[in-house]
Amino acid sequence: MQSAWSENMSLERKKAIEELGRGRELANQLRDLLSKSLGDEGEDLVMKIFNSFGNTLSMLRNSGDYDDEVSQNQRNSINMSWDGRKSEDSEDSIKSTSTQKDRRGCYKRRKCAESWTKDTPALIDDGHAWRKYGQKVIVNANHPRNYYRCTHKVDQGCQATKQVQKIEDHPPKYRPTYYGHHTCKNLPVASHLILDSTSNDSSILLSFANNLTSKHDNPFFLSFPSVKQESKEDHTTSDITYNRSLSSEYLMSPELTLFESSVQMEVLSSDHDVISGVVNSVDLDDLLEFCEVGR
DNA sequence: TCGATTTGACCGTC
DNA sequence: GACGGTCAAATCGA
Repeated sequence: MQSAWSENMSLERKKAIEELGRGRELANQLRDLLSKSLGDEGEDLVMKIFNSFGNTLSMLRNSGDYDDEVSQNQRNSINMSWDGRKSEDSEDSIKSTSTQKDRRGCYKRRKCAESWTKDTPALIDDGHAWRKYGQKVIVNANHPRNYYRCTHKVDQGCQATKQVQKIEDHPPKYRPTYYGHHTCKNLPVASHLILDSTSNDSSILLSFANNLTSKHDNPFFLSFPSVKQESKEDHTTSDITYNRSLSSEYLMSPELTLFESSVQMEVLSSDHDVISGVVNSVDLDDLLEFCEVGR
């Protein structure tokens, strides 16, 4: 059942990738035409369209990684490190219940933990609900490291955890490290995910419109959980930049693979061009290559 | 009252 | 023994 489902998803994704690849090629042709008649302005516009296709293709590509067990090398190639960690927390929970009280700190160090990191200029909301469970001063680090686990660890046994280390003050720079996958079934939220509502100027609105299915029916939206604050630290998401690994994790959950070929993605921001932030980090050669594979 | 955060203690790894 | 990751009691806040 699961394999049939993922096979379906794989076909859908291939179709979507084909369509997007075609659209990107057409945009490329359009760019040539417009650059002659409209100059830079026209070229910029088409480049945005071009980048939008690239970004969506990138997300599809990364979402495929979760479906396919052949993703190890691809993950490495997109700046994620996966080390193959078995669930240690579950072991610990068994231990703690069997050996009674005061087994605090009974754990195994994450030497071979499956993890991925991405430096960010601000603490950004990744759409998951995290609960802080610890803070530790780290030697040779100017700031303490914060430890978070998934809010649904208790009720759903979700083993995802993350650590956030502030590595620079000016400009502020954070290094979140993610461990494990979210196995929790997140609650649905509105189709518009607002990142950082604290600042009008910097608020970023992601809007996904699909003309085949309603927003509420789309598994994409159902995959987003309710968003909670991560901590009381400075949460000014004024300059969000995602790279490929980050965007795949933040925007695409493992179960998030169904993209209709006609899906449209709009990124609305008053001051910031998020799309460009994403696409700048995407190697278009990779995308071209990927399109060829998808054919 | 209940859920989230803080913080000291505990324990495994290096 | 130092360090890092986690636990859980105490505390906070909505």
